[in-house]
Amino acid sequence: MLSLCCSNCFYSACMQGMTTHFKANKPLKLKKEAGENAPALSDDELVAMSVRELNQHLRGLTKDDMVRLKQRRRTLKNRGYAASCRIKRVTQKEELERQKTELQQEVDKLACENASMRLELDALRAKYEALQCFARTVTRGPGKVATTSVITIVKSANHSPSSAPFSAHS
Amino acid sequence: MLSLCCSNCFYSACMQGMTTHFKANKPLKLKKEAGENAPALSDDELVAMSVRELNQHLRGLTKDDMVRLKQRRRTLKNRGYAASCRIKRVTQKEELERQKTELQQEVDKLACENASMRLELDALRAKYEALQCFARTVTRGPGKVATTSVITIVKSANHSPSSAPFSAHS
DNA sequence: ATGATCAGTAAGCAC
DNA sequence: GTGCTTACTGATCAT
Repeated sequence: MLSLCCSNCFYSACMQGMTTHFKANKPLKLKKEAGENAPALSDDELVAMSVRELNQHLRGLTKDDMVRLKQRRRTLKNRGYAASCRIKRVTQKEELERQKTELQQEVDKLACENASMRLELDALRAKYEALQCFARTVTRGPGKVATTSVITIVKSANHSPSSAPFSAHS
Repeated sequence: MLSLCCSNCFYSACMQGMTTHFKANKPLKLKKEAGENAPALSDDELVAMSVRELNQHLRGLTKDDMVRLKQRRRTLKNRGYAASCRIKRVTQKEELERQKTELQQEVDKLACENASMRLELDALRAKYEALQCFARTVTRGPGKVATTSVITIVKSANHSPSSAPFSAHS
């Protein structure tokens, strides 16, 4: 896995274990005039350099070498851009998968809620109909039905333990 | 956009508009001995060729040229693999987004169902309580409440047009 | 040998 | 000029 040390430095991460490639990290001999003190800029230095700093390092160089150095800088920058582009791609994919999981959980939660509410609704409907039935009986012929038998009817339609269909007068 | 003509041929799609690159599509002179009829295999031909066919084309060639031709074939193959790898990446991302959209729609649908069921449940609870209240009144003192007033009470708790709270005896 | 994937490269686009 | 993205390449791994 790659890990960025800071926003200006994707490169170091990519450069770790860079033993296979050919051009990179070679000091590029012949870059300076003979006898001059050439610190032989490292990739990290070159890529982190501001344009102004770069120009200072460009002073005593051949036109040709100037072009070469600038191109090396561009290449190093590109290497970093490519790395961050890949990281971004992976991050976005992970984000999509995260959101998918989140949505799936919400679906499950809602479906569960839904099912329990449907049960509750059905139970209540049954209770209601039983009560309705009782009410009709009572209003049609008051006193004809004993209280005990009413309770029996209602209880047969009530499967939930909570809240008795309607309390018999105490 | 890329479109594959068949599973064995990703390449033609990638090769369209290949004007920028350097090595590809060059006939590679010096491949055959002087004077021999060299059809100068195109990339498409070379890459689509079976190993047996390839060996036939390898007959009169230098060891060096054999290696070169095989390497060119390998490179062309790799180009195709890279292309299909990119296509796969895009396809998977689109698939993820599709599934996300699908889940979001399901969430919306369930949430909607949920809300309407909650309303229905509340309405039914109100109706039930009203009826319960009436039933208590009736059972406590039969004949004391007129039928007309009962209907009024119940209707005030019923806001849904479907199914009257309970039908007055016809 | 074949296919897939990764990191690096240059081209090309956008700002 | 800077940054991002894409197609291509060789290296590397798995089959």
